[in-house]
This record gives sequence, C-alpha cells and structure tokens, in this order.
Amino acid sequence: MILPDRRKRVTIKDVAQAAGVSTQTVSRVMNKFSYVSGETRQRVEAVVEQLGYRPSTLARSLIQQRSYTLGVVTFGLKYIGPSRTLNGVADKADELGYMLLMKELDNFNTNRIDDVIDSLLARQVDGIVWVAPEIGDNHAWVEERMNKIPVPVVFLAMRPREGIPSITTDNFRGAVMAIQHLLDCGRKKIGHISGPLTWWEADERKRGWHEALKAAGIDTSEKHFTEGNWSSSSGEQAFIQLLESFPEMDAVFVANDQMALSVLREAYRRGINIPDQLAVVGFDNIHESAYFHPSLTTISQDLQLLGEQAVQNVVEMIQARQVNQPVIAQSRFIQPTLIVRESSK
Amino acid sequence: MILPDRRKRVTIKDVAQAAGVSTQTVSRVMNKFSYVSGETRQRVEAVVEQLGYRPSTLARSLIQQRSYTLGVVTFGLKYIGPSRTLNGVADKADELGYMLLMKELDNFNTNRIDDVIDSLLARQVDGIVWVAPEIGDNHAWVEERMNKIPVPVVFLAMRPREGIPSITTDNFRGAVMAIQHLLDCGRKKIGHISGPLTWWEADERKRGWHEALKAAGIDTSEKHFTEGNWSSSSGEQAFIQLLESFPEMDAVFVANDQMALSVLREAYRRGINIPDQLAVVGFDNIHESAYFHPSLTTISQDLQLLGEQAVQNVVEMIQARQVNQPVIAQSRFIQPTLIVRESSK
DNA sequence: TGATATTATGTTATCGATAACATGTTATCG
DNA sequence: CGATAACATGTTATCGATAACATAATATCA
Repeated sequence: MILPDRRKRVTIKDVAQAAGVSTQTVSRVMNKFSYVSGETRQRVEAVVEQLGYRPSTLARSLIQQRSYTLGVVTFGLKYIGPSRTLNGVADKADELGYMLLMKELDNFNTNRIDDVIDSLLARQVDGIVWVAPEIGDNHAWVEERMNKIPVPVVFLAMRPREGIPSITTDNFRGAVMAIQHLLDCGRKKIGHISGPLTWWEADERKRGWHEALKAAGIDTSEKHFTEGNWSSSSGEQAFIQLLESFPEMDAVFVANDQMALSVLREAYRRGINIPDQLAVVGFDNIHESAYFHPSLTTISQDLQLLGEQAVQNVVEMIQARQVNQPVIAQSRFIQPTLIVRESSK
Repeated sequence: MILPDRRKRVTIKDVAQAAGVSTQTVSRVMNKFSYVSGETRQRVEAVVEQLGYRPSTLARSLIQQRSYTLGVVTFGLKYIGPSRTLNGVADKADELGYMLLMKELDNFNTNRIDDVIDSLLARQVDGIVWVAPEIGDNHAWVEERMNKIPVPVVFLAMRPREGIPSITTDNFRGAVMAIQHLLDCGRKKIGHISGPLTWWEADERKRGWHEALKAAGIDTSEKHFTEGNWSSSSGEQAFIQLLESFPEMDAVFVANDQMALSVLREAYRRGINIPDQLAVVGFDNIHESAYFHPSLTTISQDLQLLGEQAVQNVVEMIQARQVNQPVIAQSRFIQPTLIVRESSK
C-alpha cells in the first residue's frame, strides 16, 4: 500500500470530515471505550488507515494534563555504569508505555538543576528518574525543594533520605562482602583503592571496607588506602602509591573494575603474583572483567535492574496519585552479589 | 526566598491576572521581542518571579508546530559504543537548546519501526537522530519511507545512501589503516576476527582487512578469519578457532577492543608472545584498552564527536527548512585514527 | 498641524485533541 | 405501553500558550 505523504500532518478534523462524523466520534474510535456503532467504527478506522492518521500526543497531553513521558536526568553517560542504568530505565519505560525525555547534566550547580527540573516540567513529564549520582553536596537541594515538585521523583545512587523515594545498590554491603571473602581466603592485610570520596557511592564502599575489617578486629589507617577517580589511569597511580605506603599488603579491594584492571597489569609488571601474593577484588562486574588476566573477582551490581525498578517505582507513584491514594516514599536497597574468579582465592 | 508551592501549575492566566495585564502582554514579556513598556515589563517580571511561572513548552509546541525536541533512536545502550554516541548527542542538543526524546529499540521488525517513528512524530519532534546501527536489512525501510517523514532525520552507522543524510565513522579506512600498520611492521600473515557480519560496520571492517591485503598482493581466504559477536567471550572462541585454521598467522586484526582483550589473554595462556609472535590490533579505543596487558594498539573512533555532528546536522536542516531553504542531504564520514601501543610493533 | 510611524496593549482565533454536556434513537422491562 | 436504561452521536468548552488582528496613545516629520 502506498503511504500518504506525511509532510502535512493529518489531524482529527481531516479524519472526521472524510468519514462524515464529528471529531468526538473519531476520538471515541481511537480510544476504544464508549459507544460507537460497528458500522461507524469501521468507516472511521478505514479513513484513519487510509490517511495514516496518528493522534497528536502533544494535544492530548495538554488537555489531559498528562504526557506519558518520564524525565530522566543522567550524568556521566560516557561511562558504562550510567548507560547500563539508562538501558534498564529505557526498557521498563517502553514496557509500561512511557517515553523518556532526557537531560544530561554536565556539572552541578544549583541554578542549573532548577532549570533542568523546570524544563522537564514545562513539557509535562509525569514523573522523573534521577540517575545522576550524589557527589559532594549536589543533592543538597533535594530536601528543600522536593515538595515543590508536582510530580513523583525517584533518585538513584543517593544516600537514603527520610521521605524521599530512592533506590540504590547497597554499596556498603557489597564492600563488606568483598572484604569478608578476602578474610575467608585468609588475607589479613587488606588495602583499598577508593573512588573519588566526594561520591557517596565511593564513600560507602570505603566505609564497608573499614567496618568489615574493624569487625574482624583489624584496624585500618590512612596508609592502607588511596583514592582514585574511577579511571584505569588513576587506578594505576593509586596502586603504585599504595604499594609504597602499605608494602606488606596481601590483598586489595578496588572500588571499580576499571581501576582493578590496571592493578592487575601493574602487579604483573612488578612480578607480583596474583592471587598468591596479592588477591584483588573489584566492584561492578563489567562485561570485560571475566576476561581480564587473571579474571577478576568482583562485586556484581545489577544496574539494569536498578533502572527498571526505578521506573516501576515512579510509575506506581504516578498511578497512586491518579486515584488520590497517598504515596509512600520509600528508600530501597538492591543487594549486590560476589563473583569469585581467579584474582582471589 | 521561599518558593511557591508548585503542586498546581501556574499558568499565563494567573500571571496576567496578578499583574493586571492581558495574557498576550505576559507572553510578550516572556519572549522578549516586541513592544512592552519598561514599567509593565518590570511588573510582569516581578509576578513571574513571585509565582514561579514557567511557560508550558507543551502548549507552545502545539501552537508553534515546533517542539525544540529531537527524537533519538538507540540500540544496545548497555554497550559502551552507543552510550558514548548518545553522550555526544546529549551534549550538543543541550548546547543548541534542544531536549531529547529517547526510544530504545529492542529488536528490529518494521512494524515496530513505524511505531517508533510515529510515536516521536506524535510528540512533534523537530528532527530525529537515528543512532541504531544498520544490521541485516533493518534499514530497508529507509529508502521507501524517508520522504514520508515530515522532519529531518540523520542516520549514524549506516551505509551511505543517495539522498539520505548520514554520518558514520569510516570503518573501511580504519581497517585499512590497521592492516597497513601491521604490514609496516613486517607482518604478512594477518588474520581477522570480525564482528557479526550482519552488521554493516563489521562488514566494512572486514572489507578493509581484505582489500588492504589484496592491495599488498596478499590473498585472504575463509581460513584467515572468524566471526565473533563483539563480546569478549565470542572473541575468545573466535581466536581459538582462528589459531586452528590459520596457525602460521603472525598478526590479527580484531574488530573491537572487547574481543581483542580475550585474544590477549588466550595468547598469554598459550605462551604466544605478543607482539613478537603475534601482533594484535583492535578497534574502538575504549578507555580500558590502554591498560590491557600488553596495552592494545587500536583504531580510535570518536563516537562522542559523531553524536555531536549528527545533532549539528539535524539542527541545521531544521533551520534551513524554517526559512524554506532547500535541504541538501549529504553522507559524511569521520576518519578514525591509529593508536600504536605495545600489542604491535 | 495634520498625517504617518512607532509604541503599547487588548481581543479573538487557533493549535489538536478530549471533557462535559446535550440530544436523539433504540432496547428492555414491569 | 409508557418509563427508564443503554446506545450513538453531536456541540461547546477547555488545556496553555501564541498568531493575527485591532485599537489607542504618543512621537515624528514634512
């Protein structure tokens, strides 16, 4: 069948006229429910097909005060973590019939955050998923302004706050699991290479390292960890530094797999056998880590799932609001899992 | 300052009433141009500030037939390539004052593609950036339907087609550069591990490998390459198979860095020295490849830039159309670069 | 100084759809 | 068989903004 030229948009009026009915009847046909006779329905449907009519979601959103669109605020999309999360968000949104209006943050100043929120609201998003992580005080605005935002918002990778919906990997528990595993392997001198400690997630992982060791009666000090910035290159530096300040170290917990990768390489260069002399545990379980040499023991977090659940959450809140149910804001944790590979034993 | 409760939206009418002017005057103040007395302007601006009024982009889009929103169609977001591209798209869109309406494809059937396009158009996107790659005949619809789509569309990672705007890394040239480099290193028996050959990009890289060798007077046959699916695990399989069918191989060009990673590992396990016995060149230049062991020689493609240029392109086409200029559809290539590291010499 | 241009503001129509209300026709039932 | 419910369709108001047109006051110039 030859499709009609779509250069000028076909509107509900065109259809109504061509079918010899009112626009209201066309609307009824398009939206299924309510009474339309079989004959009329068929006639209208035929015209719809023939003209290639698609209702304007825009116009519908305006009158219904509802857009079936979610706002997504991201940060660091060029890294794999945020994009895996975004992927989960996109899949779930699609499944539930929502589109995504995306906004990538570049830096964090509060003015800009207001703009971002406003620009999403100006387009009538029904809810917002905040994928950008908590860094420094970049979420300071949350407590103050949340109740001014007229749609549900769910935060990811944010420190749980009373009365504000959030969902995040349990970074603390993940780190504890990593340390526990190393202790089980008989290691006692466990160092840590952290992510940038302004990041809440990095801080949690470091806290897990510290607390788990403390619980095992082992003290940690400044000498036992160094700070990276998530990148492989920073990991290399951090490792070299750590070797100097903590030479007797027999295991290291690295805050992400990228940094762990360069630990593996640098260890090899220096003739440090992994895992015999030094056990290594990463965090994230990126696809490649199973193919590092040696393959990397790591804490797996399901970011895809995280994204999906966040969308599920917002949509539930949207629906609850529709029927005027009270919306309960909850903070949820998703538990990561330990994947044991060659780099530890 | 205490922000007003945003639970009920502030409209232009509220502002007009509070300021004692007509809505039109408020509109004039918001949109700068046209005559408004200084006094009135100030009064209106004060009210806008006080009520926290933000115009509804939705309503504006409806009347202006223009949304300042671009549709983005992605595929495989959980992989790093597409997300780097998306990052470029997001940055540039932001810079040019556009928002992004995102749609992630899961699989490819033509019906769904129609739906995707329709759902974007129903929201009045001003243009579309098609980030999803060409796989099999999933772009077959393009030639037939492009002229029915009433807004500019730019395709990425698509075989250039007459009259259809596209922009893509020059995969063929990249592969040729890789092979040329290996030839320059004195290698003559150069194998190839390709991506899935239904992907146009994978096919181009393979073609580059084949043609470059042919130009150097070296024949290739079925035995000299195997096919992977981009993943590290498939790369491992493909490499093992290739070692069997092409044991005398002294270099291998691998279609992406993930697969190259497992080639490095498997070679190490088998005691094959890299680069002495076997030189390895990858493709993509992912962040980690500089930290592989040995570090990986690779072809770097700037996906961020690709995304940026695509947006630049669509926006130019949108603007041209605004002033009724003819829009010239061009296919553009972005040249990749060779990064020499330890895995070849 | 009267004609015309500029400035300032308001009124009405419009974008494309649905909500709310109205009306007429056909079934159904006691 | 008359009353009421169910079905079928149309008319008008509305969402929140801007376009197009109208009007009035002031400024400018021959």
